[in-house]
Amino acid sequence: MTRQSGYLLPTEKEAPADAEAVSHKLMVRAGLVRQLGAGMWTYLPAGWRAHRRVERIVREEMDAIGGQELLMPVLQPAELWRRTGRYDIDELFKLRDRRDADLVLAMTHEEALTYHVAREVRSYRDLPLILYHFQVKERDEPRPRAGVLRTREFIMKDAYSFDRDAAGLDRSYQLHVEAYDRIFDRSGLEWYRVESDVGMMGGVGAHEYMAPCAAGENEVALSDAGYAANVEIATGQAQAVAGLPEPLGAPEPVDTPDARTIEEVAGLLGVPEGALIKALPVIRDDGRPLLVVVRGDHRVNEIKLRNRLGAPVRQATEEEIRSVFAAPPGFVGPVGARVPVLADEALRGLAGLVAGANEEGRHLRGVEPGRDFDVNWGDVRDVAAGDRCPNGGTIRIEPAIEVGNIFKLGTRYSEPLGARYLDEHGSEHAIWMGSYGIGPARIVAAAVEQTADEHGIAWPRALAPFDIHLVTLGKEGEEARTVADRLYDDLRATGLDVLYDERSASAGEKFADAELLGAPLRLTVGRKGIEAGEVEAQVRRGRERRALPLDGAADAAVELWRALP
RNA sequence: CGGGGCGUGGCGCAGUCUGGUAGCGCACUCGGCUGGGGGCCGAGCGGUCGCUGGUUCAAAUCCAGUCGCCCCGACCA
Repeated sequence: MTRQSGYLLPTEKEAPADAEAVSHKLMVRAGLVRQLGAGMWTYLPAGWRAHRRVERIVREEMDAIGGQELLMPVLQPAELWRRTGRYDIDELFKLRDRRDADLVLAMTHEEALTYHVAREVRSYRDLPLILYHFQVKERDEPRPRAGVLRTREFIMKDAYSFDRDAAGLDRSYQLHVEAYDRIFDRSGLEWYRVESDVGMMGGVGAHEYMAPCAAGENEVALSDAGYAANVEIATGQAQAVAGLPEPLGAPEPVDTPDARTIEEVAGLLGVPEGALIKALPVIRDDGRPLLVVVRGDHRVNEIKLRNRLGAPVRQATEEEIRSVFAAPPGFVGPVGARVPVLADEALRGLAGLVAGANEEGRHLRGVEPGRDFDVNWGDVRDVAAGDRCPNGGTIRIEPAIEVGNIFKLGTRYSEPLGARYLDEHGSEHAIWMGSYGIGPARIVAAAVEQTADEHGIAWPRALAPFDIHLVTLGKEGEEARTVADRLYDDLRATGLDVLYDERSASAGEKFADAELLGAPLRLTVGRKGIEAGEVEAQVRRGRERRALPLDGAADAAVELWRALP
């Protein structure tokens, strides 16, 4: 029974003043969610319906690859997290119970499940396994934002695979790739599976599923040649610099008083920014200094840099630049540098460049990497739109929201938690693991972002809180009401989820609310239609209307609904 | 963590500079009209002005502290 007069669906004409993202505004306005605090959101009945529709798709596809659903606690002993070295993560909520025991609120469940598997799995005969659950995650986010897109508490479907070896993990991983592809197809989202950084999850490979939308926090590099990667790790061949200065036989000093930034120096010397060498003084994990240089129009990519070096780095302080790098900030350059130089590949083969002279108010021109300074090479820059992708296509960059991720963990968690098994020869091995997450709330929000128009949400059929929004314009006792009542019963008998708007509101109000909430199909029963022997159907996407015969309206509506995206 | 902004009825806002009985629109309630695109008329309900303290005859307004929320950046296992 979903009669709107008694259903908690508090729609608003105006969005909260502090809402920025489209999904944030619309999900609040449509009465799907309400905020309880920073990064804390309540799902109202209609919003929860959409969430559960995602869950259902995910559950079906996880079960289809042999996943077994279970449930683990959010509240966990700190000890587990100490063992895997993750207790010190800032985002991990920590608390104490009345006996002063250290506890955490889980932000993910590798520790808990690996703990159990370590105890229950002893033999190669017990493997492989895919286990998953839908559970609340708690993360002490530095900055929750954009409604339900980045929250401190959210539900995640997290799955974990356990295999005998790397080959088994590859198989489990591939199963998840296929399941996830189906999940996002069925959800009706536009999505990309992109190569991603493994981060501190450790392990040997990772992909993210990205749904492009304006509110996205990530950037993905895409090309028509099928390339898709998070810009965090994307690689490409740089575009050539137009208007490079003539090469010189040797570097030549040039006065550049007060010109410290790339823009200032390029402007002063009348050369393109790409003719400059941008120098980033950094300090490695072990305290060793390093000068990273990229082309002036490029940006250093800290993740690629970290991966190239095998350890994180931080920017040097001004004081360190003066003392360790022996150069005034703003005029640091690789020629004559006292520290090792790591140069980005895009600088290879270039000549006639401009670099800091390590002297106040002075740069060098005619600089040539390799000739004028020793280098180690590495791909350590952000790709830029227009670069050539590894498949030969042209890269474009789009904002996107991460709706799922899959990681090959290897033995990152099984080793510290002692998850081992005996093989058929009686020798012991660590279990090979993978972990696979999906955020249903993000799928919901991404669908809103991707489908919304100026009237509201236009759900993909698979995620809509209601399949059909039936609107009657008749009051109690009028024919338009009794006919609509009958149609409501007929529609429900087909098994579809129908929201029946029998409120005593004006037609305009009901239509506006229906388009805001965004069910794929709206049916309107009014006096005019009845006189013509018709029910009006409006397809939400495109808002096109057509007449259905009053007789057999339910069947006609279902048929129409089935053809919708 | 750095920068910026905001807390006044359910929502959106004015009032704060220059202290003097708290207002507007929407929503809500009641009555009437209207009845295919957020309609009209009338009458109402609803606010410790985030909180605490201070200054003052008097504080939404000035001062101090504190809590909360948003945006940009950093971060995001």
